[in-house]
Amino acid sequence: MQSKIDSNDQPTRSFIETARRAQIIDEAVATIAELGFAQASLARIAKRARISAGVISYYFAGKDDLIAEVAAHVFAAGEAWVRPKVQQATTAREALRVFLIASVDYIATSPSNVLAMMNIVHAGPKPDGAPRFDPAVTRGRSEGLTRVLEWGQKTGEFRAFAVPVMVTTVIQALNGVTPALALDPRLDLAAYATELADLFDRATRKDIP
Amino acid sequence: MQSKIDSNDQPTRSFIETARRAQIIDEAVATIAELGFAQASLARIAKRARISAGVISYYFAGKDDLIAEVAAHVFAAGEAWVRPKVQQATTAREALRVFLIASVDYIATSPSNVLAMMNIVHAGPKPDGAPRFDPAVTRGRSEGLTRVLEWGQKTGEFRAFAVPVMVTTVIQALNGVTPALALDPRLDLAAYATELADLFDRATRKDIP
Amino acid sequence: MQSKIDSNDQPTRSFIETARRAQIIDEAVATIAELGFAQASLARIAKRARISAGVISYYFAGKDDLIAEVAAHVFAAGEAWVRPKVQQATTAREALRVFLIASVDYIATSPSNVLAMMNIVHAGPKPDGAPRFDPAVTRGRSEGLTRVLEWGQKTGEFRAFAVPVMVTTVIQALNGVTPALALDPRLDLAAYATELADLFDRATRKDIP
Amino acid sequence: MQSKIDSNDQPTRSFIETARRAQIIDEAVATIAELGFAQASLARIAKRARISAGVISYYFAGKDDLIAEVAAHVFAAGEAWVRPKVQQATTAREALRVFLIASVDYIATSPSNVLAMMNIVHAGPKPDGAPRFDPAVTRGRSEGLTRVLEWGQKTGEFRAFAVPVMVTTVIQALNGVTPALALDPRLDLAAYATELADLFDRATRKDIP
DNA sequence: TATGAATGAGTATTCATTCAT
DNA sequence: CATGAATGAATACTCATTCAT
Repeated sequence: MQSKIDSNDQPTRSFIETARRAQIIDEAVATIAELGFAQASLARIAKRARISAGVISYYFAGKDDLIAEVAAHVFAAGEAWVRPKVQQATTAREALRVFLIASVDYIATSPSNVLAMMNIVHAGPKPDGAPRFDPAVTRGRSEGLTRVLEWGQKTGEFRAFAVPVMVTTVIQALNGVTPALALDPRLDLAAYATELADLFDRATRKDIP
Repeated sequence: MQSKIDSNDQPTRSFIETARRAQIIDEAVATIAELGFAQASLARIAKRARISAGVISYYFAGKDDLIAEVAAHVFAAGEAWVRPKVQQATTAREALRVFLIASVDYIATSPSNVLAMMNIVHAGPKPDGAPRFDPAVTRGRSEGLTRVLEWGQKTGEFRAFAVPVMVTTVIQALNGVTPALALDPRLDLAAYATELADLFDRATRKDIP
Repeated sequence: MQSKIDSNDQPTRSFIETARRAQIIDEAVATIAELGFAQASLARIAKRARISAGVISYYFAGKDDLIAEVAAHVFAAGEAWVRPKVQQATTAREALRVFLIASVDYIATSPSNVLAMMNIVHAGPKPDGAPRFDPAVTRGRSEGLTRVLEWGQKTGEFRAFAVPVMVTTVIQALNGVTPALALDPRLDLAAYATELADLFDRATRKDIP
Repeated sequence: MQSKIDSNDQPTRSFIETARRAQIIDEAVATIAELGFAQASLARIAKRARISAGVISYYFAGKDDLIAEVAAHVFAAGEAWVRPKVQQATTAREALRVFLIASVDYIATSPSNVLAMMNIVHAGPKPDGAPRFDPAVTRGRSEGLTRVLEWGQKTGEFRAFAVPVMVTTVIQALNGVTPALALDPRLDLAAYATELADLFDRATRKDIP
């Protein structure tokens, strides 16, 4: 048989297979972050990984599959970083602040992950119109943020804004950090984070009488 | 003659040449908006325009030139829509609100333009690292917004936030509208606009004592 | 009708037509000499002549026709320069010397003509295998030289070498001047000419007893 | 992997890689010799070799690289044929004669090699003005011949001609053989060679008192 | 006469993918 | 398991030529 894939739905993966896939995903992330999505051909990823390009086709059903897995990986890493911190918050206001600061912190910690993630998202759908990755992997973040905002509205901490608009705006605000950092690598991300936290604190909270 | 281009700097353009260029730019905008930047090959743009692919090479120095012109075109159209409205504002607070509402209004009016614009921006630099379009064409918007924000801080309408962060966040908020609209084409953009206006009004204004 | 050509064999040319053809041939010569044959597209020739490319197709049956005419023109110019000088010689030995010196002199006088000529010759046959120009235009030179050499052998001035080999070698020697000049533009052509004259004088003449 | 090339300077080539490169170079030589340089597109070379055009891009960095290698190959083959024979000569006069006869002999042996070589040389520089191959590969022949001529002048075998002119003329004389052979395939090359040898023997040697 | 618009074939090159080894 | 050879489609671009104006 030529390939591990396309035969079964429950991929009982061997140790070496798991390791290889992880390695390839890491190199793909690095390549996409460094050169951009369009320049990240399988050949280029393989060269960086010092393996043959055939190996990627061996462990992944194709480029689309690899990209989908990369997307899932980087989104999961982001959530794993942010979510537990947010869940410790005791008020919605604090949760929103923690969400913003932890998110910016993640950018500072894993800029390649975030850059690759954004490059994939911005690359748009596949030539045939299908999405590059399961939309569920991005939905987690929106839904978590939605819950926080609705929570604050219910407790009266937040005013009666339209939640979806606020969600989009917050996420977009975070999406703006990476390009800003690329433009000026000496950007003070901690300060940036508190600015964003203040901004959205004011934007969401109920007016003080 | 083989090509209109690369010979002289004073492009004395005939009527038909101007029309053709405009047509090609329009078709390029539509193609990029519809299929995404990566799928917008010259062949595809030409097919949509029902012309031979050579025609594009005839009127533009190359694909890079075409894309740069497309970018300049869509940015200029956006500025032409928004700027005069903003300039009529008599207070910074009003100017910021007008900026947001007019910008969303432009998206509602010319969604293809905006989508193409974003697709080009998100496509990242060219393989050789050079930008796809003169960065000056995007700077206009940022600088106009910067002036509004600094104006409001000087008059005391706005609090002492970090202007660059606010600029980035406002623009990113607007950049978030188009994908949201793509996700749900029945989105009420007018309501979206006032939500954004309220959001950034609260985020910027000085606290009432 | 679209074109002057392909209708009759006796081209009764108007004054303006003659002038246009001459102009285009001159510009073609200059372009080929300057950029090389492969780079001398009709577009490039037309641009240099500040005319539309269509004009060339109007006055010539096609690129092949233009090139053939260019070849005929430059060869004729060379012969017109050299032949009368050679014909005044009273001995074969003198004729050979004059042939060489006049030929080098022609290179010094009209380097573009010679360069274009050589570029066309070296470009090889057309894609379909047909020659780029009527071989008769080059034959003139060989035959003239052949007559000189046979004359000298008959008079006893020259030894009994194989005439065709000597013809080829003399012409090749002259063909070598232009590249040498291109390599070192300060080359002393007069000295070069007398060197060649001496060389072939010794190579041809009958041994002194 | 996409390509063998552009990654490392130490080309540790596998057996099959070496073979393929040699095959492609051979086919390129044949194509250039048969159809001329301008007609020798990668597609045509590939078709003759009965391989996909992509294979050439796989083994060579590009067409320029292939052509440069072809040039290096054919020049090296020529030198390998001629040089050892010349080095056995004990007098300059004999060396010159051997050089000429061996060179013509090489043409008789590998006419395709020589034809391809000349076609490449005559194709002129690349469109951007850069040479098609490392000039060092042709310099060898000139320098070898120069040494022979200077040697003969020092020993008194040769008269005081201008060495560079003689070098150019000798090489051009040899360059004239291939077209002459093309014109008349039944040409007696052995006779041609001795004619040339006699010619340049007389042209170079010191006068007998 | 002359222009310039337009075409369609041809160029080199890159790419994801397959498959024998 | 992994390699590297090979394919064929797709890319942007150039060219000679045609033709309506």
